[in-house]
Amino acid sequence: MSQHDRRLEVSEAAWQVILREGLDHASMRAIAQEMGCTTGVVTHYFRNKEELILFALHQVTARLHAMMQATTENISATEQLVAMLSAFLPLDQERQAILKVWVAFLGYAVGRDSLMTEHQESAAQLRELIIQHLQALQSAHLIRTDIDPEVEANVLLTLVNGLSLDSLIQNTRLSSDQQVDVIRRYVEDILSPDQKRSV
Amino acid sequence: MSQHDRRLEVSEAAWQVILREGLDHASMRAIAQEMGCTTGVVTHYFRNKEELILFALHQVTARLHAMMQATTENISATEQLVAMLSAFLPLDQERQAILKVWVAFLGYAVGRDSLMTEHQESAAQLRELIIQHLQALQSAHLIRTDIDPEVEANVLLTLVNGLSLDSLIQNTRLSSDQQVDVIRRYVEDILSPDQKRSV
DNA sequence: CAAAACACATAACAACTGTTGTGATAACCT
DNA sequence: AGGTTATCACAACAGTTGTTATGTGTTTTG
Repeated sequence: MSQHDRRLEVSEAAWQVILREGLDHASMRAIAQEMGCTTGVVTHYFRNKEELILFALHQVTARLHAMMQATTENISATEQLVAMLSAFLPLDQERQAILKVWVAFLGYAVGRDSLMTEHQESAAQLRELIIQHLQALQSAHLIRTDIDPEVEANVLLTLVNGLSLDSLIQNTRLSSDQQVDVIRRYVEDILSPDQKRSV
Repeated sequence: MSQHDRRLEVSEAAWQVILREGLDHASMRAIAQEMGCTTGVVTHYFRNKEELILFALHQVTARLHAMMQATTENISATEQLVAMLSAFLPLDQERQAILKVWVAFLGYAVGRDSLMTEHQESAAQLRELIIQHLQALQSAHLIRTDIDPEVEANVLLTLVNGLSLDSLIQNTRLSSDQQVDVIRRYVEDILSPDQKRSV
């Protein structure tokens, strides 16, 4: 097993502890115990805790990234966009875990400017993916050409952010289908008229 | 000074530490030092740290509550709703502080079911305020009568949640006016046609 | 096959945590 | 005025934290 894979295992263990007991209980010892090892493993693969935290945080971005780019074959432009944006919605257990860990790290970043900057850069990176996809769809005349991809990407991200947060802090949650429907409805608005009729 | 006021002072100090150094650095000693006192004060007014944390969290709800019910005299139904919802947007320094502390607590609640329940109950409480206001406006025929206040309250909350989060994690923030405009535009959609023309 | 690098376990460290108890001073009440 | 309570300061506690050093097998390498 490569060194990078082992770091992933440590990061994964950290995630589990965070999900089960909270970020502040994710100590070196707790993480090691989660792996069935001692702290020697953790300290061997990470210089210090800050590096571990940063790595675990980057895994959030990485998994969102992977989730967004999961092969979406032979579906309409609408559904491509919906699928991309659905990466952020807590539709299954994996995405719920990502969301919770992300929220934990975001709360942890309050009062820590450098960590908050990491969040911002991560968000900007994922946002760029959506913008590029929108531009591609626009070039292919699959969506309306009179919209600003950057503006629409912001609106769409605001939507998924709001929906995700609601799933955490609202008792009366929207079902998975309802969440996707909200996104789909908005996405259909920015489709080109031709494409819209064919869907 | 009453006992409750003194507890508010401790809570306020806790907020300051959280904003400056993060929630996990908000120890008893740090909070006491922020007040210019020793831990004797903190332990005197709070049984333990859990009670202090819970109190400080409830202050978030209380201040949002107060912000929402701030007297909005002689303005249209649209602006009343916009004003209420603007309580959640980080439009000024106070609301930015509330948002940050809230996010810190939300992240802290990950892995702590009881605390997460507190968040949910708090959110439900504030949501009820909006629903009631929507119903009142509906009874007065100031907004469309063919909408479901509960559904619209959810959508509006999703919107403000998304906008608030974006202000934290996006480099390219929307200006205060832009944020309010987003809300206003949606609120105008649910106005009664008569009211809409007069605005 | 020897030497070096790796992958851990273990233990010790100083710093920090929440909590508790004691005591001193001030306010308040009868 | 005298007793009681409220309001803190201070110190000590046991537990936990990240970090570091050391030791010990196990690979890998030359």
